[in-house]
Amino acid sequence: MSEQISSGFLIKQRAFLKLYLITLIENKYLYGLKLRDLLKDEFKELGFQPKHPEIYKALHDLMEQGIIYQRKEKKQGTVYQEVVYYHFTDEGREKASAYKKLLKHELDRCIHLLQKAVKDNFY
Amino acid sequence: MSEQISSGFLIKQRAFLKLYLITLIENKYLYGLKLRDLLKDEFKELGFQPKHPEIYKALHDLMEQGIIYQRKEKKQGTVYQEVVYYHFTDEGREKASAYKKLLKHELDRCIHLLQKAVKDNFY
DNA sequence: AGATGAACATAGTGTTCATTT
DNA sequence: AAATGAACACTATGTTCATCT
Repeated sequence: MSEQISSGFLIKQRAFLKLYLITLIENKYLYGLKLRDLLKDEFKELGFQPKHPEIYKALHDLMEQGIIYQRKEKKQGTVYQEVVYYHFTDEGREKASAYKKLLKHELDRCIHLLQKAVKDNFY
Repeated sequence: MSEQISSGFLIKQRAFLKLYLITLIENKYLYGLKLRDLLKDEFKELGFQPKHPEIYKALHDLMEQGIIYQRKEKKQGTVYQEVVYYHFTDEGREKASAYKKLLKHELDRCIHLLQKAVKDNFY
């Protein structure tokens, strides 16, 4: 059912993106492609360019987990167009914070793994 | 042809293992399954349990890159059995060190990516 | 053209199987 | 049984396509 965060090696891109999307939905009002644009820009210097289907799949995962839901709304700006914005469900914030806690441990584990590799192979 | 180290997100397990295998071949005299045992043990606490086919594929990659070659030798110990040990080719050490330099940058990039995620989502 | 999403293709890795010693 | 490796299967992700505004 619910996807894996990792398989013991490093965190999966999907989980990584879900973490960011939760934080972005908490703090910004953006629809799918704009979320991708923001993330692309954010990671540009680190060479990571998330693709739009991954963003959508991550958002759909968060919906399946009952954390967010989507609402079609008029695009903010000049042209009339309906786009999909995301909002937390009633229990969404709580679930999100549980997920984030999980991810925090996972990120720490991954950082340790990589730092260990630097230590073991270069010093 | 030669495999990718990453796709812009995190380093691939294969590349990660190749780095370790180079270092192990530099410093120890072990055949395939023993290399896996050692790595399994090394990463046990971090929840990473590399599987034997991945180890073999990583070793085969290093051979295709002309860094190492294999030599069947009698297993060190009591029972007579031929196992496969790995040695650096003539240009192997140089190539290995070039590969390691590459991987060092990749590891650093990945660490930054993960540390950024911690910063962006938890502080 | 921009936005959403599905469909399809590929790649990376894991599980199982075959062979030999 | 231990060791090596191939074959096969599955999952994660990327590329392309379809639809709608």
